[in-house]
Amino acid sequence: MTATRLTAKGAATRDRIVSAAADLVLARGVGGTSLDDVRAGTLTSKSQLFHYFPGGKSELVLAIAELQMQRVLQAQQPYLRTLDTWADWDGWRDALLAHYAAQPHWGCPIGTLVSELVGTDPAAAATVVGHLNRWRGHLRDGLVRMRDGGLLRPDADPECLALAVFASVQGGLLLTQALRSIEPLSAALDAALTALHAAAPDGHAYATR
Amino acid sequence: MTATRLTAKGAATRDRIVSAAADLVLARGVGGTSLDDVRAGTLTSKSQLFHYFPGGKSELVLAIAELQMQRVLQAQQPYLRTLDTWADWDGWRDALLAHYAAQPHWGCPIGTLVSELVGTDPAAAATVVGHLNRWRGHLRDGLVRMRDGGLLRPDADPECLALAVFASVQGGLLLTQALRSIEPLSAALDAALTALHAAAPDGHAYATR
DNA sequence: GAACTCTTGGACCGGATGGTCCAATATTGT
DNA sequence: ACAATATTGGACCATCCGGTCCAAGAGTTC
Repeated sequence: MTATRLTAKGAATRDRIVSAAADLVLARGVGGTSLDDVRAGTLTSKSQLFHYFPGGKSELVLAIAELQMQRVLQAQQPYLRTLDTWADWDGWRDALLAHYAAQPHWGCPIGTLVSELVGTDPAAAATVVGHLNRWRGHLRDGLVRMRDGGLLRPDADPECLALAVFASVQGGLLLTQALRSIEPLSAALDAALTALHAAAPDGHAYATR
Repeated sequence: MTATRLTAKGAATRDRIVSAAADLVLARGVGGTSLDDVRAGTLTSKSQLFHYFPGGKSELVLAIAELQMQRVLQAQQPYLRTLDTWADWDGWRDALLAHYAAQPHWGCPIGTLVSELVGTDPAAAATVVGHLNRWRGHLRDGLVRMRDGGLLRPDADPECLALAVFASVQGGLLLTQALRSIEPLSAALDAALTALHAAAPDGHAYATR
């Protein structure tokens, strides 16, 4: 990892590299982005890349993953923190949709990353999977609170439901990337929320948007 | 495309290449699989690769996509053909789950392919997206038949529901690849079917598995 | 069996890529 | 001011990779 201490200038350069590299990787994937591309896109030199990321491309990719994770978690606030009312889930849905609609390129920076890394850099992939689990954990925690609060039936399985909702998010984003439209994510989230509502106690009404 | 006519021996060699290359790409991705890997994995020579795939790697990748598409569509039969009863959907779910559980590696050969190609080979990506749309079209057609048969409410939107179900499939497979477990796909499919049932006319009962 | 086509082997090439290294310059701390 | 450390530029390298080419072998057709 980065062993040497960073001055303010150094930290700024590092941030510039990560941010630009994140955009490149989002647009063209890890394999499609060379370190020379990053160098050209940040007006830096080869030595700087390896100065701030001694581990080379792998370490840079991990830094990108961390940045993207931070961004997407941030975009889901304040809803993600609680997610213990139906209104929270609706707000969460809208926030997520708005975030990805505003993104310069389609697709999920984390999902595509992990899908590519699994086959080429298992060690890095494992770290990124950890991030995915952290994200998914927030959804599960919210569902646990919903169940404890009586908004879900006692026999509802938060772990399983969170997995399903998260799959809808990732799948929606994959299709969003493939079809170059936000529609798939929107449809996927609606269906996921519908499925959640189906786990509410009897008598609970839900109008699909 | 392949211009010269193929003898039986030639066709066999071509098939062997595509089949082995499909496994390699599934395991390590397009970027992680070199033509030399394919050559070594099929006991062929460089010239054969370019003899049967004059378009080079792109053309080989397209052939792989076609093969994988054929396989996955086949695995969903006979349910995919109709999908006009709830029993069909249950059967479809089980068939899909069984297919991917039996696969030598986790993940969707088509989904990961398209997510990787979008950034590096847009032309090939477009073709593969066409395959995805064909698959999704079958789901939509089934939902249209369900609606026409009164098993879905008249105001249900088959296009939108198909998108959501398909997103669950792809997202489930992405997580299946990341977490190296079939659970995510199972949970995603269950939730997707639950959401479908929510579009059934009033009075319709559905017991979540 | 001869002419033709399909198939196969493998050497070779040019360019891209990840990574190393060293020297020069700026910054920091005392 | 001066030493130590952080930052920067860029030449250089070994390797990998997609792709080309030619010549020899196998199979088909008449």
